[in-house]
Amino acid sequence: MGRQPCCDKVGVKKGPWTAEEDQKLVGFLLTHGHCCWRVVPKLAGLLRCGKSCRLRWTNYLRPDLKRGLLDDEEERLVIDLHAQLGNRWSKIAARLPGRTDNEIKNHWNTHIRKKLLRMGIDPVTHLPLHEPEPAAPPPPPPPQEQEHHHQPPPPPAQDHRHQPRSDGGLVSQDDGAGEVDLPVVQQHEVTTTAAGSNCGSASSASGGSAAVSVVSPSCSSSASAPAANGVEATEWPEPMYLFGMDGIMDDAWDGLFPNDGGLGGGVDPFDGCYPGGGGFDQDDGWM
DNA sequence: AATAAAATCAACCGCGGGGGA
DNA sequence: ATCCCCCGCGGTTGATTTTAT
Repeated sequence: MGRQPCCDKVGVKKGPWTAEEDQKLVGFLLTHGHCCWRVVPKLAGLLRCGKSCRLRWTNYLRPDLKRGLLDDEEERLVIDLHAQLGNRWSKIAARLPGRTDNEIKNHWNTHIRKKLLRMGIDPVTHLPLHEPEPAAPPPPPPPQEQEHHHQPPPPPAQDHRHQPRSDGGLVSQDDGAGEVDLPVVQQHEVTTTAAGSNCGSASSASGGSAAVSVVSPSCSSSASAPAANGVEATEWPEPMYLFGMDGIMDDAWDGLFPNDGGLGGGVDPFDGCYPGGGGFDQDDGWM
């Protein structure tokens, strides 16, 4: 079934967003919300496809985003969750308020992965790397599509089409897996999600409850506990400041999320985009 | 100081799922 | 029951920045 392209490729701008575009998008979303991403760019006067707008919003413009590197706690939580969920970045992100799946995915690939490898831990299975035989890849035998949930390291299923150059280059175990002082995360701490939930109290699966009730206060700690409302504890992303929109935002927010939603009919413009707004999946909830 | 290589991160692509018609 | 549309997800790419030579 040939899918329609998400947008008519012609006349659609691609590449980095400009401040002006950001401003248009934010301005539009704040005043109108998004009924359907497909029409957002048109209505906002942007030469972008809806998908691109959504991505830009969720990954960068969303007001509740926390920017900057993940701190230790967050990192541990990510590792812990990854051990349980595999590459389900959105699920993982859902448990880290203010973080996006893209951000976590990037951080994983650029930082955490390497750390684990240096520690001699397979970032995929979270099990100790069995030294030799670099050639012999992952044993994780049965291709059975396991539904995450408990079961610890479901080899997050190389399920996908092409492994990201399975390590390609990156590591070659090179590193005398020794130096690098990576104090905190001990091997066992990492692998055994169950046991440790490295995050102090945090998370998860003690035993395997499907619902990983993570984000214990201590864990997300510092970082903006999921503020009751989600919003208040966060900082506006730079662009907002740049645009001098914070004022607008304040008002807009009040207008947008009055208890019954100021936008005609209680439509939550940020449904699903933003934690406090009540738009997130219960189970995975931002809560 | 210049150049090359590596690392990082924003953005794109394509697929699958869910829901409505 | 089937088809179609939209959304969201995960993988990948490419531009930019940083670090090493």
